[in-house]
Amino acid sequence: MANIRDVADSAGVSVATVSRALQQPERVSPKTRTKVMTAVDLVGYKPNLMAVKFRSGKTHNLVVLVPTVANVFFARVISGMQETAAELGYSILLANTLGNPDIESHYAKMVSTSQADGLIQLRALNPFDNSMINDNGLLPMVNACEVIDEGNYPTVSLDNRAAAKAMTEHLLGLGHNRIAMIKGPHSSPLTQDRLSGYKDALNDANIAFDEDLLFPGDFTLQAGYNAGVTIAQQVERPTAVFCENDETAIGAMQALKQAGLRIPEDISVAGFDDIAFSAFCDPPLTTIAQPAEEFGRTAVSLLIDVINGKIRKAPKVIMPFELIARGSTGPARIV
Amino acid sequence: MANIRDVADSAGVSVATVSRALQQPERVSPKTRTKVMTAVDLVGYKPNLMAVKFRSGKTHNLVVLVPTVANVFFARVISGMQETAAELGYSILLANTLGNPDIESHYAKMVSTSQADGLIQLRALNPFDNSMINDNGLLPMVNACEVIDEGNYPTVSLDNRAAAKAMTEHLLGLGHNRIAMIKGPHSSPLTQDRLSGYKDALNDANIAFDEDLLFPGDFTLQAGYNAGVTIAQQVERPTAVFCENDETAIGAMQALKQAGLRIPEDISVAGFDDIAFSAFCDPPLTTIAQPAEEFGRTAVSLLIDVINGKIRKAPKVIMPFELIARGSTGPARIV
DNA sequence: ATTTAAAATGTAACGGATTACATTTTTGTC
DNA sequence: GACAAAAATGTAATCCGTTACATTTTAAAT
Repeated sequence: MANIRDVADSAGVSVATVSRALQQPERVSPKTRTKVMTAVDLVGYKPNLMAVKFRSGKTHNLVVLVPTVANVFFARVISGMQETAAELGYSILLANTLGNPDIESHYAKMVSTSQADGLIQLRALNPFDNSMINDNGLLPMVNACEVIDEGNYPTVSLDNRAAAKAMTEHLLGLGHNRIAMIKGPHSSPLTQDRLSGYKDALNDANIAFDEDLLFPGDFTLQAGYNAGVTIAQQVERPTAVFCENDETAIGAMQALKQAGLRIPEDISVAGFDDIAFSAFCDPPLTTIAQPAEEFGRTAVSLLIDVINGKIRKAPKVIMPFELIARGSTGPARIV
Repeated sequence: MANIRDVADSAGVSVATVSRALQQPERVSPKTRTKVMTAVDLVGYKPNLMAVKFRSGKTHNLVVLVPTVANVFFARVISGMQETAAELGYSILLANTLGNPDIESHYAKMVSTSQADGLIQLRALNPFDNSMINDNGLLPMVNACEVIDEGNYPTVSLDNRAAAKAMTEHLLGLGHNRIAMIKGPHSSPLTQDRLSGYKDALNDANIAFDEDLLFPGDFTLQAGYNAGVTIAQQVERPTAVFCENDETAIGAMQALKQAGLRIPEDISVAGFDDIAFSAFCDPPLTTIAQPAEEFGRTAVSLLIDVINGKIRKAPKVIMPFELIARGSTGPARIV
């Protein structure tokens, strides 16, 4: 591969002049500029950007830790990240962690080993161990989507508690008073917040919280299906099911329908996220829409501000949500 | 940030010794090794891997061009790529191209500018322009999933023609002889191959190909829905619809059901890809299962072989498919 | 034509780890 | 204890752009 010295030789100028001709064309005479450009073409010069990044100490890479890219919601977030990153001249190093702390830590180390300038977590779990922390004791990091409050890092999140409360109120408003909830994994901060919102709504409506109406899940179709099977068999069957994400809801609907229940006549189902499939299920799913792409865009933009030292106090950005009422929820059946 | 010289000073040895102590511990005396390790901890040394990559000329980065990460099938492929890449010490730079040639070319240039060692395309479109080609005239590249035959690059693909033929035969076997097809975009090689397979099967069954049974699509739910609306209104309505992917099929099913048609009693629907949602729609979708994760794993492993010069002739790997018959296809209705 | 300021260009150091080659130290043998 | 061989360590070049600083050339003003 031709390097800048080959160009300099070919053009009969110094390497400094070549560099200037390429980076700040106004700093060299038009004649020289032409000579250099010709030489660049002649020798087939392509700058070694690895050298540039090494010398500048800026990699313009951002690591994104995502539990699984196979999650449709995360895919939308990542798409938004890509967009803003590309605009601002950054690349995304995508790390599919599968929730595995070893993989997480492996990728997080890319920051401390100068392979990336910063990090975005889509699911904020335990704080990282010291080996990933840099000198100032603070990693250039942004948490998106699922947040731990205590952190000193900028976050982009939804008011999950308020959203869950809104959805629960929607169901209460339809006359439901036995509302099941299919949860996410216990470790997820999301689950805590959404459960709190659910309880808030029940409380406001003077309905006692019933632990037996909670069903385990893990954000997958299969888990939703399994929970749906269980719910269909309940003696005192709930008249509505609030699921922590749309995949869970779609899986649950499948099980409920197979058990012979009509949605929403016999049982209402609500989801969370508004993934594309939700508008195309049968019946279309009532859900909470999140601005997923905007999450990604904001997270990247915040992170780049952090990297450039433009941020003093870690901002906590709360994104808006919207309740989308579709056909999967309806008036409670009068028993 | 502490560098290797700080460690050397702190340990009272030369930088070469520090490097050896870390890279080839058996080459230094146990005493020195201990001294060095202590110094590493003391000064908080983290090797600058950007420097290593710069010097070695190996970035251990792989660029993956994907039209959209929001496509569930691609998400599975990417997941497989991640896995193998991580195992072999490589990172994935994900590029969401949105089919935009400018974005494609921008990311492809990361290889020629030494920011990545190789490239995987998940949708093989036009050949790249010369600016991306390196000295040997051949970019370290692998095509996965959607292939142009003519290329001199290794490819990992499915025998789409055979798979489409198999699905068409499945429908013919159920007594359908008016089988609609919802296609992908015309530019996609996939579309060509799958259409050919469809025609092959019709031909073998002595059924004339009818241009009017082809409906446009673009692999999205919405396009499937739109086509479904059109199909439901046909005077001589087809008794089966073969969709080029599962998203299209799910969208189409929604439209057909809304038009009052029962699936599969009034009309059968088949998809392609076997995404997770397909097992959970109503009715569950008959489709072609592709080993998506394996696609990704194989593509990465091939690419790394190419990078290491372990491949002389570009291999063309054909992955197996499987027809999964579920509830969305059934015997043709006797009219 | 002379002086001065401005523009253009050149020289060389720099970033951080690796490694060929040189040098020193240790080990082993007679 | 002397010497050779092996092991350990050190010195310095290298990868390739960028840029501070030095030098030369050009332009402008008198």
